[in-house]
Amino acid sequence: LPRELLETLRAQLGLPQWWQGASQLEIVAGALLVQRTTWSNAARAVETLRDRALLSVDALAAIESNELATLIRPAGFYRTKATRLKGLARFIASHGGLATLDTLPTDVLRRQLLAQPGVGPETADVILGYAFGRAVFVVDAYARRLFERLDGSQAGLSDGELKERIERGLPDAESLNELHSLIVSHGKRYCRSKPCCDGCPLSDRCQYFALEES
DNA sequence: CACCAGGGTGGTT
DNA sequence: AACCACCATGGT
Repeated sequence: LPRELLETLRAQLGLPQWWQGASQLEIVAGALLVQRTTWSNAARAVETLRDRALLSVDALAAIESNELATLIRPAGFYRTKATRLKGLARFIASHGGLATLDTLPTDVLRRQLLAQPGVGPETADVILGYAFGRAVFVVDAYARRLFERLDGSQAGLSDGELKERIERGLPDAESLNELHSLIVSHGKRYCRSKPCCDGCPLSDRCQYFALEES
């Protein structure tokens, strides 16, 4: 199913344009800043960091948390995110930089990332998939909503089970990356209610299409 | 004005 | 293990 779904989304939506040309560290910072926020708000914070030449591990590890907080304010939860972003930079620095971390196997690196405050399963997988190019599928709110609406056995799976199933059916990093970025970059087009909306791109396969309101 | 957005954390039942 | 409140801004 994952391969087929990728083909369907690719045909309907075309190539996603998401995080193109961003540096490794910019992706790491973006993954943290976008938590529970719109990408447009997170992007403002990222651009500010870029303009101030703060998108280096050493600069982020050294900046005062209060100052960092004011700079990333548009991303929301800015005090929390500031201390966590600085902590993440200090973690990277203490391990000799991103290139050194990249020598670790994916499962080990994932555990290391999850041990950092503010890095949960989704953020860890975004970092693994987009900053380190690992073969990982990111289960986020859009993916969860989409798979809930596809008929078949996916309904009721835990995040971990869904992630494993997708990764088993689509083992290469390129495809997993493309599938997830297609899902999120067009996620707002998918219906959120019963019955499914008329414009739903997957209306022919959506479980909730043509349901009566309950 | 109310509700939402690509989460994570710590506490309570 | 399943809830809950909290963190906070910007858009509709």
